Amino acid sequence: MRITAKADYAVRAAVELAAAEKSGKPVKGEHLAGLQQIPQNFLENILTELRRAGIIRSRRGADGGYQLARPASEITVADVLRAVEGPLAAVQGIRPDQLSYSGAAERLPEVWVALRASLRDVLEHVSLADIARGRLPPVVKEHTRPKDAWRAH
Amino acid sequence: MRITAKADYAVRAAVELAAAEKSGKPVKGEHLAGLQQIPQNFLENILTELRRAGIIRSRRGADGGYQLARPASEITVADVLRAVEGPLAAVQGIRPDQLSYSGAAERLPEVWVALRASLRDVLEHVSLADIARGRLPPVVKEHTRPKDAWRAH
DNA sequence: GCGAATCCCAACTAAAACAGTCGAGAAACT
DNA sequence: AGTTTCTCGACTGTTTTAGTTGGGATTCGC
Repeated sequence: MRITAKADYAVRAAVELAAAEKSGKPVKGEHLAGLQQIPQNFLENILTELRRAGIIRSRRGADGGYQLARPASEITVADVLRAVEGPLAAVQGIRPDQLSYSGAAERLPEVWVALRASLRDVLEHVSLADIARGRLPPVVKEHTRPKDAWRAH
Repeated sequence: MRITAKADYAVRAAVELAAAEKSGKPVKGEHLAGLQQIPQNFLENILTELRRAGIIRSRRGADGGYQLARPASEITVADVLRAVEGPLAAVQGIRPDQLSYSGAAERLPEVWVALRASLRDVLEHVSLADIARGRLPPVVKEHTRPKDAWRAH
């Protein structure tokens, strides 16, 4: 259950692009790397994946750079994560809806499916625009409200 | 965001122990491995971790085996997962409450914290007894109800 | 107290995933 | 033409995953 560096970088870069959206100008890879302290070469690999997934666009040459392909309010964190990692939740690389167990664990897949659904519940309701402008949706507020949400677990 | 084989095996084995709870007799490693089709040696490593975490007990010798250390209804899936993997959600191995970003991604940690909270919401409310007896709690039902919860994502 | 059954433990290994780096090349703009 | 910037594939070192192996320590029945 870990979020990889790649996934984290992808979201952070995408959020910076969301913040730059209103300028209408593309942001250079080097600048983006500097803003979020991400190794540039690695970041450009990631940006290529985001482009291939249709999340961002790129332009070469002087005045080139990267920008979002759609409005930031219409791109969710889930979209970005799925672009760079595979499906949101998988058991040994298999999607939870495709596995079947026998014996006492027969109902376990339902738990994994519920787990995935609860991930989606958060990730599909937070857009890049939400993060960039610092207005997180209710689903996040609800889950960060209880005081122990921030303690060690 | 993947569930490892180890985590999956740990839960499946624990659920089998939950199912064997009423018999009062310990279950042998070999039998447990057979029930859930798990490589026996690997499973015994995992069971040792569960024992060290205080989730199961073991006895050696003829008539030995493994059994739950507490009632199955008081052990959650989250307990088992935390015993074999670390914290439920981490960004590059760091707990989400400990990281800080600058720039446009400043509020991103809140999203990761919300994500973790939503995982806990499911995993801490499903006990081994729930799975073994096939009666999943409302939090699972709610998340598996929408028809698209079972489709590809 | 002997022997068989069973768990205990550390060390080892192969393969995959992760986290990058590197260099030549292809567009775009001046 | 020349500079800037993205593009693409290949390469590398480290860590994690998913196991295996083998000897040792307990427990039980006899």
